[in-house]
Formats: sequence, C-alpha cells, structure tokens
Amino acid sequence: MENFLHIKKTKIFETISENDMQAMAYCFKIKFRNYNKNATIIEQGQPVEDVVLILKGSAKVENIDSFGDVTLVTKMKAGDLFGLENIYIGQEQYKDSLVASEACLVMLMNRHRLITPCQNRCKRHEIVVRNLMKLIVERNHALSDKLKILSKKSTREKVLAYLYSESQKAGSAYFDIPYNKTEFANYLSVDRSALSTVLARLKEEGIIDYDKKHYHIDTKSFEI
Amino acid sequence: MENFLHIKKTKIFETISENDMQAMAYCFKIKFRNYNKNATIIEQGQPVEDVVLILKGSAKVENIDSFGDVTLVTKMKAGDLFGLENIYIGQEQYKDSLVASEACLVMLMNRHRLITPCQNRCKRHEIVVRNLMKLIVERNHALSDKLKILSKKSTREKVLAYLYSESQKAGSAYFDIPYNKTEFANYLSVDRSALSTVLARLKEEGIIDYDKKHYHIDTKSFEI
DNA sequence: TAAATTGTGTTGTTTTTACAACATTTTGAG
DNA sequence: CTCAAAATGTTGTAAAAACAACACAATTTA
Repeated sequence: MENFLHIKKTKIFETISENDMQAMAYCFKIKFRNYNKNATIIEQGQPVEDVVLILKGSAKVENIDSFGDVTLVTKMKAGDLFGLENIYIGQEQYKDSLVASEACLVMLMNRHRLITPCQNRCKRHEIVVRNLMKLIVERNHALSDKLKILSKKSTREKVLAYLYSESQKAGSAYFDIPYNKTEFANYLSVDRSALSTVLARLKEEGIIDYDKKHYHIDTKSFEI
Repeated sequence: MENFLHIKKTKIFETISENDMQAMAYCFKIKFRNYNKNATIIEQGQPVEDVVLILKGSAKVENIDSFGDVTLVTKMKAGDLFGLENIYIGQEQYKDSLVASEACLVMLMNRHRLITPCQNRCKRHEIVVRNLMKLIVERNHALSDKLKILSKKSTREKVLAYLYSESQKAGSAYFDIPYNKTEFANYLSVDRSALSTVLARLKEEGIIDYDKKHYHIDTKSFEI
C-alpha cells in the first residue's frame, strides 16, 4: 500500500514494519479517508468511534461552546493524532471538531482495538501502546504550554509568551507560526483587531517583526 | 504499614493488595515524607526524580514565570499524583512547584521504576501501568477543561464557565470549590479585586450566590 | 485572648480590550 | 487575468480589567 509511506513517518508507527502494519490493519479496523479543504472530518458531539491519524495535510481542532462561540484549540499536521484523549476513558462524544484546513488524507483506527491486546499478544501491539502513551504525555505538555500562555493577563503578554515558546521550539529567533492573524487571535482567545494593534505596537517598539506567518523576535528583549 | 490504608484509597493502587504493595515498594523505591503547611514539597526547576502521590492533606501546584509572576495551576488532594507528565518523556526539571496547603503525607516513587517492568514481570505492575495511563488521560481532560475556561474573553465568562463545570462535577447546583477568593482569582488568572466586583455583580443579579468557598448557581440562568 | 497576619470588599484611576465600521490588500477560484 | 471573498490594518468609542490603596473581617498563632 502506498499509504504506508505516510504511516512510516508518524511517531506512533515509525518503528513498525510494513508487514506488521498489514497485520495490525485488520486488528485496528483501519480505514482511510480523503477530505477536501474545509471539510469536517470529525464533528463535535458525535459518538466516539475512532482515533484519527493525519497522514497528509493539516486540520484545525475547533471547539464550539454553548453560546456558539468557536475557539481554535490547535492546528494538527501530518503525524498528529486526534481523539487520543478518548482512549481509556468512556468518553461518549467527541469534545471538539476536526476540520481540514487543506486537503487531507487520514487514517481512522478503532479506539477500543487500539488498546486491546490482540489474540496473538503480538510484540508490535505493545510497542504501539507504549508509543501512544508517549504521545498522550506529549499532548499533556502541549496543553500545559497553552495554559501558561492563556494564563497571561494581557494580550501583549500572551503574544510574547506564544512567540517566545514558538521560537524556542524552532530553535531560532526566526520562525513561522501555523496561524494567520485571524486564526492567531482565535487561538489566543482575543479580539482580532486588538491583536492587530498589539502586534503593530510591538513591531514599532522593535521587539518583534513579522510578515504573513513569518515572525522574528528580538531575543534581547526577552531576557528576564 | 499504617500508610497502606491511605494507599488503598488512591486510584493508582486501589486494586493492589497489601502484599503486592509491599513487593512493589522496593521496586518503585518508595519513600514517605511529611510536610507542614506551606512547605515546598517539590521545587520548580529541580531535577525530576520522583512522582509524588499525595496520601493525606492537599497541596497547590504553582508555576512561576520568568517575570516572577506566580500562577496557581491547580490544587491537589489525597490520591492525586504530581509529576505524572514527566513519565515517558525525558523531562529533566520539574515545570511546577508543589506546595503543601495543609499538613501533608506523601509517597515518592521513582519515575523510571514506575514504568519499567520489574524482573519478575509481575501482573500487578501491568495493572499499575494501566492505571497510570488512565490517570494521565484524566489529567489531559482536566487540562482541556481549564483551557476552555481560560479561553473565555471576560472575567465574568470565566467565572461562570468555572462555576458551571464545578457544579456539573458535583452533580448539584450547590457545591464547594477548593479556592478562597485570592486563590480563585489566581486560578483564573484575573485580578482579585476585579473578580470580587464580578462576583458581587453576579450575586446581585441573582445568577449565583456564595459564602466563603461554598457556591450556588441558578441553573435556569445557565440554560443555552 | 490578644496581636499579627491573611482574606475580602470597595472605590477611583489608568490602561487595555472588545466591538464596530471601514479602507486596503491579499488570496483563490473560475 | 478578473473578480469576489477573505484577510488585514486602522481608528474611535464604550466597556471591562488591572492596579493601587484602604478599611474591615476572619483566621492563625504566640
């Protein structure tokens, strides 16, 4: 299968051979799906059946609250898993939606099968479970990181905290973020025009610079 | 050991017998510690050695940022685990501090041993790992929940979202929260006096009522 | 129990944000 | 390439929040 090339690049299956993958395909009730840009891959509130592995493209995780306000929780790219948090806990409904932000190829895996040892108690399954565990812990870190950003009181501080953490991740003062300005504001849960004003101010002060999704921070301004 | 009575009540060890626990004690390099109120159990930035299981009392998880601002991340009580997110990932330093909010008895467990199968590949160890996994997923949910609260734009919305979720957890419109007003403001990352004003306003409008740490919400006001 | 500390409510001032409306630029589809 | 739609920047106004200062209440502890 040509899809295996994509699978091989994911953290959850990177150490799994094509043969083993074939064997697990049945075990996990694997299904492949293609989605166009803006198509809804998973709809919030629907019963949880699968965990979604993004193989190609990228997608937005969105949450809609009881007042109808939509929050951009995060953006996922190839290799990321959606719905991981529903494993091990009897969560009946997806808590967020997953929407393709560009054409996507995804792989669906049955959430129960993924963690239920198969009949032959195969070694590969153990590896997958261990990888899953690591990924959940990683998600945990990502959530903590976002929490720290949203814990900042002002928009200015949120912006700086986010950009700083992105530059740390990139290992450079020059980096791209996955969000355009509208999405950026949504991600930080602030008003778009207010974000625009704050960004302009920071640029004027020489603390940051940006163009489209490309940013640069003046590291000196971030020292203590 | 008298401590076993406490251990038996925790989610991670609830299904483990005293004999098995004795056997694992060595395996996990278990240590017991007592702390007075306000004592620092774990200090942010120190090298990660152990996972902390709170057996008696309660403790605050606090984070201090590079500007010296302290955020109250959450409050933990007996049965809760601190440092779980350091398992499976080579996190060198604790990202938060753990401070006793009342006298505490805690159990320290070596973070590597906890997930490394012991020589005899005992069944009980498998159970513990599985319980750990569930707990990490639960933590994941807790983080997502707090994220949804902090995603609200105004203090008023944050307060309402938090109180609503607490009432849901309690299964009643009448419930206690673990925070006093100062801690509450800190938990929501808002100004204390601003929170005070918002709470007074909500009480005046008849949407909520409160006294000390006890709260009541008018469920009718929360429909759609 | 008295004294000291910590928690809480209130208020006025300053700063920041949300919101709305609009001009301009960029993007993407046909 | 053209045109419509989406994204971005700007500005003014009203609302909300942060901040600071203070009085009083509650709690702790010596």
